Amino acid sequence: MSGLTTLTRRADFLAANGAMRKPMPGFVLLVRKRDDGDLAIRLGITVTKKIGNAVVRNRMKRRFRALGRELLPEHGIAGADHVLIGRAGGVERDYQALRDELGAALRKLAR
RNA sequence: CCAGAGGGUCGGGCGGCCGCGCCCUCGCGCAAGCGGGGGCGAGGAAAGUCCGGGCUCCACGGAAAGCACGGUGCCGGGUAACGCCCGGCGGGGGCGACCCCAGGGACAGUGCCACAGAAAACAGACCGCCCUGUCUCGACAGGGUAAGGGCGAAACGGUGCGGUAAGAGCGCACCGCGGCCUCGGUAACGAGGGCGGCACGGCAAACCCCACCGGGAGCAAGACCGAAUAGGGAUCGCAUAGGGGGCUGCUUCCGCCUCGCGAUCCGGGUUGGUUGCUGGAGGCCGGGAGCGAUCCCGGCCCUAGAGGAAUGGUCGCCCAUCCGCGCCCCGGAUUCGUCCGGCGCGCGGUGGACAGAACCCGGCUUACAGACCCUCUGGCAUU
RNA sequence: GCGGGUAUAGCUCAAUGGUAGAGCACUAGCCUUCCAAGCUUGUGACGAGGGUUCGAUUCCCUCUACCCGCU
Repeated sequence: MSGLTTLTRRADFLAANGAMRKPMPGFVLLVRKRDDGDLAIRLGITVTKKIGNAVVRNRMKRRFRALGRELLPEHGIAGADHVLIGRAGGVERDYQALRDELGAALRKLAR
């Protein structure tokens, strides 16, 4: 993933859970500034079994990755971890609406 | 044309823009890397994990024994194997095409058959029927009988005729049942003949018996490389060698290996890379054997290999589908105004089912919008 | 991914193939000035679908949901 690295470790997700949080209709966005001097933007995705079966979960993760590739390099916060948590209804939601919501959430948390 | 049965195939297509994984390759560069080009990239069930295998490790001392445990169960064939498939047989259902069946053994033994009923498996007799006797003349006693009633899921062969005091396989015919013989078939089994006068209720998806099969674990198996740790401490209980533990279902003795054992608590380290990893009981086409499952021969092809997990995101057009409106035609009803059903055309809208590989195969089961093809059955109409 | 297990009343658990039971909870009544406790009633369940059987919560098969173990 160009310019983006993926979050895999459980500890990173737990740390992000204690940082800034912005719920939106299709997802919940968590942002944690690492403050370790590294300016890389990292992305993590969480979609639980409550959301649906494997097809639904994989589809949601793909759309979140597409969102991240499109918006984070420009509007993301440098040196921070971004975690997207899927919510019920996020799969049926219009992609354009998801993109607007992610942009709005990033602007709010950047301040 | 209507209704139905069996089998098979597919399971959206094309194109923009932006992207992902693996492999090959080109250019620049000492290298790390950067940029470009090309190829391939989910399913019929990838699912459930219900069976069978390949593969890997462990075990493979007397003992691949014995005992358990689990599974399968008409016959023949297919297969690497199977609980799968094919072809038969028997039973049941359907007018039929066709569908369904865990379908060995109940004189090896044990057990169960509630309620009802007189009686539930070995004989017996509640209401009855018949004969004899007694008397207070419609009851009692003795005997015979099991046809009828009643109960039940099931009642000791069934129906009819004869027979009898009433009855009874008591006798006869047919059916059922059990031996025997002959014939057909590899067999399950079937057909025919003759005998027996009925003896043998049901449940083994109850225990069980018989036959056959099964060593255990599973790619988080296993192999290699690298890093780190150096087999720690405390408390309590038991034991201190004629003892304890282990040797992969269990048992007994012998044998072998090993040594203090067990519980609780504290502290520390590792959670990396490569491989296994996709060429296989493989796919497609053609020919042959066979009723078929399947097998044989020849040619061509290589067709996902990810690793918190790629194969996508978002638009446009088209084709199925469904809905609404309008037009034409056909059939039916009509209170002649119209209404209902169907085919076709046009416009507008809707817009893809079940579902995502995780070592790999063969099956089974379950989920699934819709489309297409082949064969067959019954009915109606016409020639 | 692989391997096991469970499902019975609102909750925790029982029950040889023959009417599904106990405790807590809930409802109503009695008792009490009232509440609690106590006593007497009542409501309420075999996860779903097939099969074997005269008859299934139980036996067999297939689904569904949940739980546990293995890196």
